[in-house]
Amino acid sequence: MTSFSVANVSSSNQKDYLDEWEIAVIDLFLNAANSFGLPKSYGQIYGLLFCRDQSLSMDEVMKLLEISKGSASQGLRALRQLGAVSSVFEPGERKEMFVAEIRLRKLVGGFLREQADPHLDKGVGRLKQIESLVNDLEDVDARKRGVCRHEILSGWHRQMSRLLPWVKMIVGKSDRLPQKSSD
Amino acid sequence: MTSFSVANVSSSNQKDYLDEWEIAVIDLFLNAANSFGLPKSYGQIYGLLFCRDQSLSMDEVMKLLEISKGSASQGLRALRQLGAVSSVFEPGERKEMFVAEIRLRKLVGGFLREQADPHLDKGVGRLKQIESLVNDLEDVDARKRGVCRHEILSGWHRQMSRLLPWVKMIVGKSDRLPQKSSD
DNA sequence: TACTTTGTTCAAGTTTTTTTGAACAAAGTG
DNA sequence: CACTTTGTTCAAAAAAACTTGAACAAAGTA
Repeated sequence: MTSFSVANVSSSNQKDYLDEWEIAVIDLFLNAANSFGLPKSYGQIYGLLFCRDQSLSMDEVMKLLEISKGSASQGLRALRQLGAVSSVFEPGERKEMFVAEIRLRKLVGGFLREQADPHLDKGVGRLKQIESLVNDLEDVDARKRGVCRHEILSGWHRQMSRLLPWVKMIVGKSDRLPQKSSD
Repeated sequence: MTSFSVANVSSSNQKDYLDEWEIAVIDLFLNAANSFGLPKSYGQIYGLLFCRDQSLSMDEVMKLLEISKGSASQGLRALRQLGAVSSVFEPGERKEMFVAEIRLRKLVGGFLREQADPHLDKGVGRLKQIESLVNDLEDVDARKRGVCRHEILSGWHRQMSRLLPWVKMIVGKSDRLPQKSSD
């Protein structure tokens, strides 16, 4: 033997199986994704990357989680869009490699930006539409009721808008936690 | 005529159709329910009750929204469980009548209590399970990585637990908005 | 008791969402 | 250029979520 102990030159030198605890973590994120209204596979992918110190390729994600190419491709894209994973190009690797973002502040921020903010924006338009429909009402009492409801909804909208910045603040505090185990 | 202007003695004396603005509001809540992970019909039901000054029976909800008995029954039950609607027994009415809770603080509080808190509670168990699996690891480096991940997750859990009370606080502030239009 | 009204349950049907995998595009390599 | 590797797309299949309505239970009435 010319070079000892260097198995698997072809594939990247990573574990090609999941530890039991990793399966548990992946399952945890699977459930979390579900309750945030995201596909299970997004949670699985994030969970896997979260567990690993080293970046993984799409191919490794597919094989470790036993999911299809389509799911892996779409899941990684969406997670990157959310800021939950980022891709890196390892030197001498042709594949795109992925790592999980583990700063809660970033995760929450990305989620709010992609999910909550668009809803609030759409809300503005909807409220305007309701307002104009209400103003078209002939009957005075009916209009009074409509105006009242529109005002309530506008108030809620305002409060929600005020809440989001606070959430980002509060979650951001004391993000100082153990970093990667190696490095 | 012995008594003037008292039509519809049999059914409760309510509008039996939806105004255009009410349809828009119902649609708004339909979409909102969706993005909170609740069935569309829950949003529709809440939206309808939100629009009305007077309490509605399950039967009226079914007819106005053109949804089935099953949906109406389950939706109203779930919304009451969430604290988003409450039932009242109008004097001389055998049916149970429903009204919407319009205080945002109550709505948010109920939602967090029913949806977020249970998740956080389950999280405690999951974290313990992960911790014990990690501690079973033989390899020192592998264990170090597992411990690190468990610590990160515990930190996130703690932060989320701290966040919820703040959300309830912030949303509660200045809930002083127009109440019912009549009364 | 027999009848009516009101409300619940749940298996089956419908709709929506998610996943799959084969075809395709893009880019590196010899 | 021909060939390989890597990644995307999207129509169809599978899975999950939601809704329906008929059967049932509970409670009031005559």
